Amino acid sequence: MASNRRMGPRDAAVPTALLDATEAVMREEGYGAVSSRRVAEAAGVKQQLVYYYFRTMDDLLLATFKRRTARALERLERFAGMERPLRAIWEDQAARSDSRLWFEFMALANHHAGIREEVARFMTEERRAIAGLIERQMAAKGGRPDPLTAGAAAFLLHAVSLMLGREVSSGIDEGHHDVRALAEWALARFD
Amino acid sequence: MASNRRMGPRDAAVPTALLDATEAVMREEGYGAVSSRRVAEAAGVKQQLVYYYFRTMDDLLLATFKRRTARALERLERFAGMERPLRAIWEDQAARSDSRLWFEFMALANHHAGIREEVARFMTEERRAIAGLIERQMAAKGGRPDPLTAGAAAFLLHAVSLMLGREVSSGIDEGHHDVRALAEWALARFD
DNA sequence: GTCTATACACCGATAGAC
DNA sequence: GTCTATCGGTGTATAGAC
Repeated sequence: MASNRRMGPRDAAVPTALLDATEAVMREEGYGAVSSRRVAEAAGVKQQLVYYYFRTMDDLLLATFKRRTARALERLERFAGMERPLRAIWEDQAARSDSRLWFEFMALANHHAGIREEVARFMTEERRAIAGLIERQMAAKGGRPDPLTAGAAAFLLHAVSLMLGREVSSGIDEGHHDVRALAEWALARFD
Repeated sequence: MASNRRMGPRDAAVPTALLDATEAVMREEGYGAVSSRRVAEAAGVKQQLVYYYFRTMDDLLLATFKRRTARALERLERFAGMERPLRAIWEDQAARSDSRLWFEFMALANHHAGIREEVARFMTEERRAIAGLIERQMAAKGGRPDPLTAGAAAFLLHAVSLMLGREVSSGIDEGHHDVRALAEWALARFD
């Protein structure tokens, strides 16, 4: 079943435009609106080119998601080399309000095996890396309450930043002031 | 533009079956698969009845979501009367692994104004109620770290339980043991 | 309240010319 | 690599009989 399509360099203009267009349509209209015709229109190319560069729509969706996870891991690696990596990560996730797009992919993962596997692979790798950073800072500073381990803190960093972003984009702000103050307090202990 | 449809009692057999079928299709195939044909088939009725009882597909989706939020608030009210309300709420959200369905609605909210408004209304009400419960228990027990206010704790309860459920259903478990232990520790302080 | 019939748009995907 | 043409299927929604 192997395909010999996708012949050009994968960073050529058309496939890149298709990946960008897929993200744009997903963000603005939802994953349900991602069709070959709609994406091609947004990219300014003909519909059939979608099938030339990506064998199926499922492949296009997966390629779009993998590009995002690869970029996220690159950013994480850059942050890890900074002097205040946790603050950098927190502010990065708060600033990039991609939470809407993330929720589309999370919903998509419920029904798309390839995306679900990539979510698991990415999340596990990212969480381990962040827990490692926290562990390192905890060892240097010491004196934290026992039940808040590095693993738990890494989970919280992810859950809270994602949820905050989503609620803000839905017009919810109940408790946000308190939770931001809590995050600030936690981060300050590492600076 | 007012419609005089939806004539029968709104708890009649067919509309209820349609709401149940909508949830089932969403859960198993995603919001993108919710079509009048697919839902009617799952409910065992003709496609056109969807439009008789719910004017449009958007109306059906909104009605399905509102039934869920109404039930969630009823459950919350019952828990509030118990002796250990926070533990009851936590265990309820952990047990009902509806997180997949919730994520479908959250993604849907990005592109459906009615659902977005209902999400904001529901979340604000639920969070205030839970923060009130926490505040009451804090006043009775005292002695918590200052930055963890009732509002922040209510946010965390929601964010953590939802995220945990979602990750479990995606095969992720990195850091879960730690975060469950943390939750147990936090809840034990109120028992 | 439920039925048959039907309108018209859009869907994924392929064939084959250039 | 990009084009034209096209297949069969599914989508929302409505009209009108019973």
